[in-house]
Amino acid sequence: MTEFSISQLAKEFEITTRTIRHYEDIGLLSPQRRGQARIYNAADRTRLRLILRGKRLGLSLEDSREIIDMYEPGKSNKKQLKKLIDAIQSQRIKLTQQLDDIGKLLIDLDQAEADCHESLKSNS
Amino acid sequence: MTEFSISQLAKEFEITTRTIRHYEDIGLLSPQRRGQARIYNAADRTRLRLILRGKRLGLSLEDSREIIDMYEPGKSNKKQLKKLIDAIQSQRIKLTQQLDDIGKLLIDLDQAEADCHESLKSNS
DNA sequence: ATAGTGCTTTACGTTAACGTAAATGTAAGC
DNA sequence: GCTTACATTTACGTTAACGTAAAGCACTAT
Repeated sequence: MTEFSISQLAKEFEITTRTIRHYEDIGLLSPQRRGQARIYNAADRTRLRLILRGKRLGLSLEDSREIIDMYEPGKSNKKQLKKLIDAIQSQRIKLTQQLDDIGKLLIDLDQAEADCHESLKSNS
Repeated sequence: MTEFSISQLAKEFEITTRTIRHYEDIGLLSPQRRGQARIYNAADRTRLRLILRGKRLGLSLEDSREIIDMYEPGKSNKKQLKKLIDAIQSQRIKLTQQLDDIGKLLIDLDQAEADCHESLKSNS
C-alpha cells in the first residue's frame, strides 16, 4: 500500500475522519486530491503518526507542528538552523522532565499496588 | 514551614492562585481555613505536586484525581481494592506507552539535531 | 483615616480540539 | 434508476482548564 484513504487512516490509528480533517484545517496535513477525495501517501501517514505520538505525550498540536517541521529543514539558512537547534533543546528538556515524572509515577504505582495486594491478603 | 498560603504555593509551583482555587472547586484540594483564608499543610502541598506532575504527563485533572485517590485506600473493601488494582494497571499501561513514545521522540530529536549541526558545518 | 497588600467570592469569557448535524457528491452493485 | 457506502463542505456545539474582571473583607504601615 502506497496510498491511503481517509477512513483507512482513521481505522488504522483509531481516530475519526473528523480529527484527520481537523489536522488538515490547521495545516498539519495536506494530502493530494483525486477529484475531491483526499489521497494520503506514506509521508502523510508518518506525519499523522508523529502528531498522534505528540498527543499521547500531552503536546499541543502547535507543539507537534514545531517538532514535525524540524524534520524538514530543507532550504533553511543558518539563522533558522540555530533556531531549530534551540527548539530541539527545549523540547529535549521538556521530554527528559517527562521521563523523570514517569519514573516517579511508576514507582508510586508500584507502591500503591503493593499496598493493595497486602491489604487484600490481610483482610481475607 | 509546615503551613503555606495560597500565594506561597502559587509562587513555588509557578501557577496562579486561580488555578489552585480551581483545583479546590473540583474537589482536588480541601485546605483548612483560618477565618476565610486558606491554609495549606504538607499533605496539601504534596497533592498539588502530584496534580502538576500529572499535568506535565498530559493527564486530565480527573485522571490525576484517580491516581491520587489510590494513595489513600483507607477504609476500602475488597471490591474497591480490586478496582484500584485495575486502575493502577491501566495507568501503568498508559505510562509505559508514554515511556516508549518519549524514547522514540528523543531518538528522532538526536537525529534532527545531528542533521542541523551537519548542515551548519557544510554551509559555513 | 487612608492607602496598600493580600486574601476572598461570584460569574462571565476564552482557547484547543475536536463532536455532531445537515446537506450534498460520487462510484459500485443490483 | 435506486440503494448503499463512503466521501465532501459548512457551521454551530461542547468540554476542560483555567483567565479575567468586579466588588468586597482584613491587616499593616504611614
